Amino acid sequence: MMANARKSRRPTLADVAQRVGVSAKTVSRVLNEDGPVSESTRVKVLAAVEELGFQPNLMARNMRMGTRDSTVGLIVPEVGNPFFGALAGGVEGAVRGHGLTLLMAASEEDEQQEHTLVTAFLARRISGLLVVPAAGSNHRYLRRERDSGLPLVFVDRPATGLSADAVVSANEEGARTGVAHLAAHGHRRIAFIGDRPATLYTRKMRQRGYESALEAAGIPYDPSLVVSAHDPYTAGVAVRRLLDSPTPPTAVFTANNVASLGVLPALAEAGRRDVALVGFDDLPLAGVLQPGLTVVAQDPAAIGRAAAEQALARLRGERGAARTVTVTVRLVERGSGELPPPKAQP
Amino acid sequence: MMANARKSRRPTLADVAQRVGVSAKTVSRVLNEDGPVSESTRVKVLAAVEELGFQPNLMARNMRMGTRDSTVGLIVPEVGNPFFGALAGGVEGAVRGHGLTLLMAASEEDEQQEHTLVTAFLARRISGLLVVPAAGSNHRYLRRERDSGLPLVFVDRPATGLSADAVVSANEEGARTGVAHLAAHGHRRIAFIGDRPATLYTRKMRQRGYESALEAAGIPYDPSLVVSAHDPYTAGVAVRRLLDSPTPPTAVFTANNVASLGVLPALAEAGRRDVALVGFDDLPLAGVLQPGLTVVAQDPAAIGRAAAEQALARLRGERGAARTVTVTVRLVERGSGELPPPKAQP
DNA sequence: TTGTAGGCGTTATCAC
DNA sequence: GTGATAACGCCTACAA
Repeated sequence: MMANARKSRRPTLADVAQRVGVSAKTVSRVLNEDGPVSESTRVKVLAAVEELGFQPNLMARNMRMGTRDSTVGLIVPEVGNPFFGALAGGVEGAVRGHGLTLLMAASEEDEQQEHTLVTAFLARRISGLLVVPAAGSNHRYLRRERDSGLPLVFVDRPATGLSADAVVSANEEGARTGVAHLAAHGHRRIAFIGDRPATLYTRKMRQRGYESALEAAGIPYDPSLVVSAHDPYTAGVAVRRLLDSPTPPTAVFTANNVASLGVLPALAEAGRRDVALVGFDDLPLAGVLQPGLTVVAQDPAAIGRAAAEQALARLRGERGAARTVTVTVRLVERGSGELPPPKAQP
Repeated sequence: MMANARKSRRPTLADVAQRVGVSAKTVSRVLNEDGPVSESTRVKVLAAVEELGFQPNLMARNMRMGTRDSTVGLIVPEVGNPFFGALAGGVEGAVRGHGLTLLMAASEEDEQQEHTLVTAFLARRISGLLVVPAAGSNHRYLRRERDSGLPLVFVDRPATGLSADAVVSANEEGARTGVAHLAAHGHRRIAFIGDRPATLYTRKMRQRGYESALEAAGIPYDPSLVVSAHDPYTAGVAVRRLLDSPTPPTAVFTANNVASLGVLPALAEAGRRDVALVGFDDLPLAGVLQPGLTVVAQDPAAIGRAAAEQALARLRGERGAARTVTVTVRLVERGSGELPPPKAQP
C-alpha cells in the first residue's frame, strides 16, 4: 500500500550510474555539462535521474570543491520588525541574482545570542556575514575571520572593537536636519525621545544631531527634554509627562519609529493637535494623518542592498581598508513638523 | 606586514590533532563530548582549537552523519513586504530554539522562480520547507518529497495539485465578518476592492466571504462594486471612480493592506470622511487616524509560528494525513467601520 | 567517450 | 583512553 519510500535513502550519483550501467563520473558529467558525453548515454542518464528523482547533494559538492556554502548570513535583532524586514528584503534582492541565498536569524538584541549565531553561521561556511550588532556586543573575536577574507559587513550600527566594513544611515545629519526644521519654524523647546539603552549607536548619533541643531539655532540644551523609551507605551507616557510639566516642549522629535508609534496616539488622545512633531523613520500611513507626519525617512531596503553589495565586492576579491558607507536620509514634510509654536512671535 | 592568513586554508580536525600530537578522532571526541578523554589531553586539545581558531565544518559533519542541513527554507513572494516579514519572524522564532536556521528567498510571485528556489533548497538538504505559493504555481512535482517525509507546509495559500499541510488565515470568515459589520451599520452599497489577479487564493476566499455576507443581509450582489487592484495607486484610482459613479457605494471593504493603503489617502484627499471603511489586515497607525481604521486583523507572526510548528511536528516523526490549520482573525472596531450611511433611516 | 583512484573534513567502528 | 580505517557523496586528475 504505502510507498516504500520512507526507508530508502535518497538516490546518489552512484545509484543513477548503476541504473544506467555507467560510472558515477559519467552521470556527473551529464549533470554539470562537463566533459563530452555521447547523446545516447546522456539521454539514458537524464531519464534515470528523472525516474529516481535524483537531486545532487550540494553539501557534498561544496565539500569536494572546497567552495563555501552559497549563503549569506544576516543577523538582526528582530526578524519581525518592519525596519529589519525591509532591510533583509534589500539584502535578499541584491544577493539572489548571484546565486546566493539569505540565511537569517534574530539575536534578540542579546550579545551572547549574537555570538552563538555567528559561530553557527561560520560553521556552515557561509559566503558572507552581515550583522546588525546587538547592543553591547563586541566583535574582536571576528578579527581572524575578517583577515582570512570572509566578507563581513556591519549594518545599521558599526562593529565594536574591530575595524570592518559597515553601512549606516546618516543618523546625525538626519536628526540635525529634523530638529533644525523644527527650530526654523520657531520652536525653542524641542523634546527628544530616543532609544533605550541610550548607549545604542543610532541613539547616540541622533542625539548628537539633535544637540548640534540646537546649538546652531542658539537654543540651550535642556536635559529635562531628553528622554528614553524602548517601546511605544513608555514613549507615550514620557511625552505626556513632558507636556504636563511646568515648562512643556512645543515640539517633539522622536528618534525612531517605535517612539513615533507611541507619541502619535498619546498626542491624539490628549487632543494636542498643536504640538509639532518630526519623527526619524517613515511610517506607512504617515501621509494620511491629520496633520501628516513629517519624518526624516530612512531607506532600510537601500541599507540592506548597500551592505549586500559591499559583501559581494569583497567576495569578488576587492581588498583594501574597511569602508563605511553612509546611506542618505531625507526630510519629508507633511504638516506635523511645520506647525508653529502656540504663541508665535508677532 | 600583511598577515599571511590569506592563503592558508582553515584548520581542520587533523590540523588540531597534529598540533597536539593526538589523532583526529580524539579531537572530535573532545569537541563533541563523545567518548572518554583524559583531562590533560582535553585541555591541550581545547588550547590548540583556540589557538588555531579551529571551527568544525558543518557540511562535512552533516555529510558523514547523514543528517540533513539544520535549516528550514521559507519561500515568500516578497521578503520586504511587512506581512511576510512578520510571518518570517514567526517562523524564525519558532525554529531557532530547535537549532534550526531560517533560509529565506523571494519568488517574486513567479512560479518559475519559485520552482528554481525550491530545487536549490532541496539540493542543500534542508530539514523542512515552507512555501507561500506564487500565483499560478503548481506543486505536483513535490509529491515525492512529501512522501519521503520532508516536512512540507504551505503558508497563507494552499498548495495546488498536491495534498499537503497548510496554514492559512480565516479569510472567508474574516471578510464575511467585516462586510456583515458594515451591513449591520446600515450600508447596502458596499464596494469590494480586492487583489489582482482575482484568481489568487486569498482574494477568492475573501470575495466569497463578501458575497456571503451580502446574501445574509439580503443585499443583491452588484458586480460593478467589485474591483481589483494590485498596488495602492490603482486602488486609489478605483475607489475614486466608484465614488464618482451615479450610484456610489456608501461603504468600502478593502480586501488587503495594499488596497487600504491606496484607499485611505484617496478618501482623505477627496475629503470623504463620510465613507465607511473596513480593511482586511491591520496597519501600524490605524488607531491614530481620524476616524480610526476598523480592520479585520490577521496575525502574520502566528501564521508563521503555526507553519513552523507543523513542520517541526512532522520532523519529530508525526505522520498522518495532510492537515490545514486555520489561524483566526479578529475584527478591530476603531471608527471607520461604524460610520452610518449618509441618509440613515429615521 | 568513458572509467579509476583519491580525497574534501568529519565521525562510526573496532581495535589496541 | 586512544588510534587506524573506512565511509558519507561528490569532483579533479589522470588514464584507458
